Order: sequence, then C-alpha cells, then structure tokens
Amino acid sequence: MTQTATRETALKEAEAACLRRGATLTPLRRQVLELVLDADAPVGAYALLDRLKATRPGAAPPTVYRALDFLLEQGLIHKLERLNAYIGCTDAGHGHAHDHHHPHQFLICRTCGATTEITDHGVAHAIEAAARRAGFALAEATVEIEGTCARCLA
Amino acid sequence: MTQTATRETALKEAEAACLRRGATLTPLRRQVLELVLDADAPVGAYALLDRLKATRPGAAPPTVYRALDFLLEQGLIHKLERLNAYIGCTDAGHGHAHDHHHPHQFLICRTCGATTEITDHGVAHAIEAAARRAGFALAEATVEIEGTCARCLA
DNA sequence: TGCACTCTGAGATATTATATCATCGAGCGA
DNA sequence: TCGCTCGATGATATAATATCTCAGAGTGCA
Repeated sequence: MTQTATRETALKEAEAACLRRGATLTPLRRQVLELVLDADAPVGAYALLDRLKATRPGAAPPTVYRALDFLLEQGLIHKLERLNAYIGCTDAGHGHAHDHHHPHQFLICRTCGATTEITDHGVAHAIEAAARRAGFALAEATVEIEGTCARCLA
Repeated sequence: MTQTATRETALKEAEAACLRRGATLTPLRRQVLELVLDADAPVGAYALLDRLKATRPGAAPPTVYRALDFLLEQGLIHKLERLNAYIGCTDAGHGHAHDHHHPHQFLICRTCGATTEITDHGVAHAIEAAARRAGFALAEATVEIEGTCARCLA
C-alpha cells in the first residue's frame, strides 16, 4: 500500500467520520488535514501556515489554529505536546460516536524524528488502573515515549 | 506533616542530591526551586519570573529558563507538557546517580487544577513492554492523565 | 424578509521560549 | 601574582507558539 493510497484512504475515512457525526469537513479544514497527512513527521502550526499560504495568501494564525482545533476535536489528528506539533491519526473514525478519541500512545525517535502512533492496550489498562486507584476519573491521557527507533538503532 | 515541613525537606534533599552529583544549587536556582515548591499547582515560567522580580528586579526570561533547565536536568522539578508549567518533583533524589530521572506520571484535575505525581510501576512496565515490542529504545516517557480528581468528584 | 448560526478574513496581541553577547568571580596552574 | 578557563548571571533582542476580537459572508429556516 503506497503512501498516496493511505493518504486518500485517510481522507475518505475523515469525510465519512465527519458525516456520521454531523460535523462539516470544509475545504479549508480538509486542506489543513491534507497538509498534516502529507508531512512525513509531526508538523508545527506555522509550518502548516506557510504551506497554506501558497494557495491561500490571506491565511493567518487563526486560520490554521481553528482548523487544527476542529481536526483535534474530531480525532482526525493528534497534538504532540512535547514537540508542539501535529500529526495525522492513524485510525481516525475508529472512535465512538460520542467520544471521537481512543487511547493511543506515541513513540518519538530523537534521532530521526519519526513518530509512530500505537494503541497498546497494556498501557491503556495500566493507566486506567492507576487512575482508578487514585479515585481519579480519567478523561484523556497523553503518552509520549521518547527514545531511539528500531531503524536508527540498526 | 505540614506543607512547610515538606518544603524544607524537599529543599534539603535537593541540596544533598546536587552535592552528591557535583552540581551547584546556586542561590538563584534554589530560589526558583522554592518558588516552584511554594506554588500549590503547576506554575508557568512567566509567573515565576514575576515572583522572582520581587527580590531580583533585573530578572529576565533567560534567568528563569536557565534555572528551570538546571532543575529539570537534576530531576528536582518536572515540566507538564500539556500545561506548559512546572512542578516540584515529589521524590527528587531517588533517581540514580547517572540518571536523575525516574518513571513518573501525572494526574491533572481539569476542575481544580490540582496535579499529582505518581510512580505507578504497572504503567512504567507496560510502557517499557510496548517500546520493546516496537524495537524502540526508551529514553523517557511523558504520561499526563487528565480528568477529575477524587476531591472534585465527591 | 429577518434571524440565528457557522465558518472565514483580518489585524492585533498574548504567551512561551531561545539566541547572543557581555560581565563577573572562583579555581587553578605557570 | 598574573593570566587563563569555566560556569553562572546580566541584559537585550528576537523567535516560536497560540489566542482574542471584530467584522463579513454564506446557509438554513421561521
């Protein structure tokens, strides 16, 4: 499966997911999503803005941030807090109708910057258990694992 | 044990830890650490800067950020990535001599802002296992769990 | 038509963090 | 003692990230 194919698939799924939820994936939002998906590593908001300006000269920071907020709410992208950057969700649309989010974790390579989203149920369960023991009602957990990826280790 | 007592204990342990490692806890660094410990929730760098200015009128952003960098390296404080804020480490000095860091997680209450550091080995092990399965050499993991704390639920 | 609502444009501003160069003093060897 | 290096701090400027506010355009609908 080529990169282009996964990109198109992701866009199709994004449209379907928005449709199901009554959310509107406008051309602008769709374009920002494409820009995020096209990047091969997490992208910063201002990098997206620069690219957006190529076709939309009037674009300003709120243009990008509003689109990013929408995409985050819909679970179509994630924010990497340690990098202040954004990345496409690898299984958007797999969330519930009411909660578009799903437990996920990131592996961030310090050497090459490659960032991989995983959904590890062991981690998710351990976090749920820890929250429960503390009498804490879990809403969402950020898990960002930094280190060196398999490719860079080889 | 009163808050003041834990504060003094933490400061003593910080001094001892720096001594052991050949690091210098200068008056400025110590003062910034005190400011972080005195706050009852995570504090932003510029909030610290304002407080620092009360006794050190010439203080500027680098003044604070350099101190924070030092304290982070020594494992005396942690950064909350989701909040862009800093908090005292609850068991500084328990790290190894070579690696001042220890696995830890945060529980962040969205209602009252209270943030609790925990060291849950279940979570730590699950993360190690997930990294290993991906052939990924773990360096450090950020775990920030958002939700509602026990007090706010009651 | 008139109204409510959502989305976008446009400009200003707020917040968080870093780069750069100068200065100062402690330690240390010639 | 002199001069050197090095770590820490002072001081100024700037970069990078994110939000606020007001206005206008389009859409759906009573």
